[in-house]
Amino acid sequence: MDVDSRLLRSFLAVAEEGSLVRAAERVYVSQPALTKQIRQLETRLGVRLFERSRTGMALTDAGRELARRAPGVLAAWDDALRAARAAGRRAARVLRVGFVASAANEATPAIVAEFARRRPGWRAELRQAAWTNPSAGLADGEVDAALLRLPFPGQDALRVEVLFSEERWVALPSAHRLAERTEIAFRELWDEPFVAAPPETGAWRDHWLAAGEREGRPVRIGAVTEQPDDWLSAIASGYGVALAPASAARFYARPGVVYRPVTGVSPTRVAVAWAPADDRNPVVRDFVRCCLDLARTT
Amino acid sequence: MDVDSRLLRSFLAVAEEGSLVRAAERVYVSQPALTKQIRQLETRLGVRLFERSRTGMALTDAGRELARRAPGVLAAWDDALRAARAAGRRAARVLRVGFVASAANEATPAIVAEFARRRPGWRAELRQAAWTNPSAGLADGEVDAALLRLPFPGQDALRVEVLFSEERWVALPSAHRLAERTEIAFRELWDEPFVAAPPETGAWRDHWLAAGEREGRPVRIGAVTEQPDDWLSAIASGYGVALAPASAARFYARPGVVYRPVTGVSPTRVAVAWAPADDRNPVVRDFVRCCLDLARTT
DNA sequence: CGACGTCCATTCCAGAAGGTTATGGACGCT
DNA sequence: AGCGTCCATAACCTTCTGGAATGGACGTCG
Repeated sequence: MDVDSRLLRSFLAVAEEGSLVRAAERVYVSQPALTKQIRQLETRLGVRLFERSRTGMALTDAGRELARRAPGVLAAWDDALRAARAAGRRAARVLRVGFVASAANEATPAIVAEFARRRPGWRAELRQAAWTNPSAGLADGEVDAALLRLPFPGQDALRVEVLFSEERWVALPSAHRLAERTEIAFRELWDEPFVAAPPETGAWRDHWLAAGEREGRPVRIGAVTEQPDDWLSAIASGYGVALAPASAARFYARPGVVYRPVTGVSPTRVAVAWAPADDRNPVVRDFVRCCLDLARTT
Repeated sequence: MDVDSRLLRSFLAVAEEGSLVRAAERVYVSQPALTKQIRQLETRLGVRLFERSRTGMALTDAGRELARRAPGVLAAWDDALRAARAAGRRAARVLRVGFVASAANEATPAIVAEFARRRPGWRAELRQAAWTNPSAGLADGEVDAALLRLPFPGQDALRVEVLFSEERWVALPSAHRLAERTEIAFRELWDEPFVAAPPETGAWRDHWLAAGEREGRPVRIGAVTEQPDDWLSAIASGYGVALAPASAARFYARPGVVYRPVTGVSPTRVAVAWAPADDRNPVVRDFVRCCLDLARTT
């Protein structure tokens, strides 16, 4: 009996949400698509998995049984795929490193160079991740290590070593009333609309909105963007302002956007992260060591 | 990362056979389809799983890793689906019983009636299985119990209780030279072409060809059939003869086919079988008990 | 009590995916 | 040199799958 793992994931989402509509947006498909998927699963199993009602979808006995076992199956599944991928990279002598835009900035090339020196024959492959994937692919085994900014969702399940701290500045439209100032107090930005990351990035989004440093003032969202380019455009177009690491002034310069130092907001930390399964992996350890060594010297 | 379990099964087939062409016929698809499936799996994983050569497909390190884990994953998968199905049947108070054509014959209705008496509110649902599925669906959890003839492939992984024995007769075209005889020695049939079950039914096929009781004489195959209807037609059309349980004379009577007793060949045994996982399942136990009780009284 | 909101189901359509047959190229075997 | 065995590719067709719009049932709220 062949079943796509997608069906199982959809099933789990519906089981947990108790509703097609909510599950649909959680797994990013339309509600009719989910209706079809669930029905297909039921047809293949020859068993009704949910009781439908206008109040939602309730698991039947059979559904409960499946819901109990499905997570383990999916985990075993992902593990097997992850292991295969890792074996492939080991054979090809490739270390895959994920990073969210603006993570290590100028340090990155140096780290890669140092790694190449320490592990001749190996190659570090860099993969930029979208903001919606704040672990940069570590969580799903897409990469072996990642350079990213703390905090990020899923952080607790990973190993993390902080490399350095960096001040947070603010990116403003150049026509902004504060654009001429050489320094800005964060308090002055409380009521500004902000350009934010998508909501599913959780703590990471809040960090860049400095949600915890507003003394309770609510955040005004002016725009939501998923990538550096959109982010810059949104700011340049005046949809809002945004906090950014100081180095963004160099790496994300663009006409219409100016960066200014901000006081009264904590710095941001850049870290290297890896999966606990790789604690003993000498290549990953070497890479982490490169990061730490270079962070110390800069 | 979503992957259809079919991809994993195909992958395993190729890994075990070491060849696309052979694996293709094992999983009943064309060779190009398999080529595509394997490539798709490799693309999704971002890892090469096989080294291709004109001599076949050899696993890479990554492929070996996946091949090592895949069987467990698939087993967990099937288990979960099986459990869900079973829960559904429990809730609906349905016991699903598989049987291969001609298994229990006249005993079947009595068994079902007796089960209905002993388990009021429950219903036994009968499903006839093709000869190519000699465990009648037990092996893949399609049914909770099965009535079948020993021996059958996969028998060792299941619980089996013999119900009764029955003589094997021979089914002949009515125009056959031996059709007028009242009794036939098996030896006289050694050189006859036989109508056989498909090769993948293994021991079951051999049993009905009495391959072990020919003192080494090879079997001549006159036709291969998958269902009782085809089987009767093949015999009536003179493609060959075939051994059959004595009761087939009553249950599969057809113009052009005659049944005659055969000496010198062992009897066939009918059994009830169930999965070890159901050893403690009271409904399955009751059903087995019904079978045994009725077998004893007849 | 009627308008509205919330569910899930259905319909229709377009695009993607997957299969089959036929064919090609490489290479060993006879 | 011709043939058989493999895997890869091409062309074609069918099926599957997802999205948008819509419908029906039933609460809720003004």
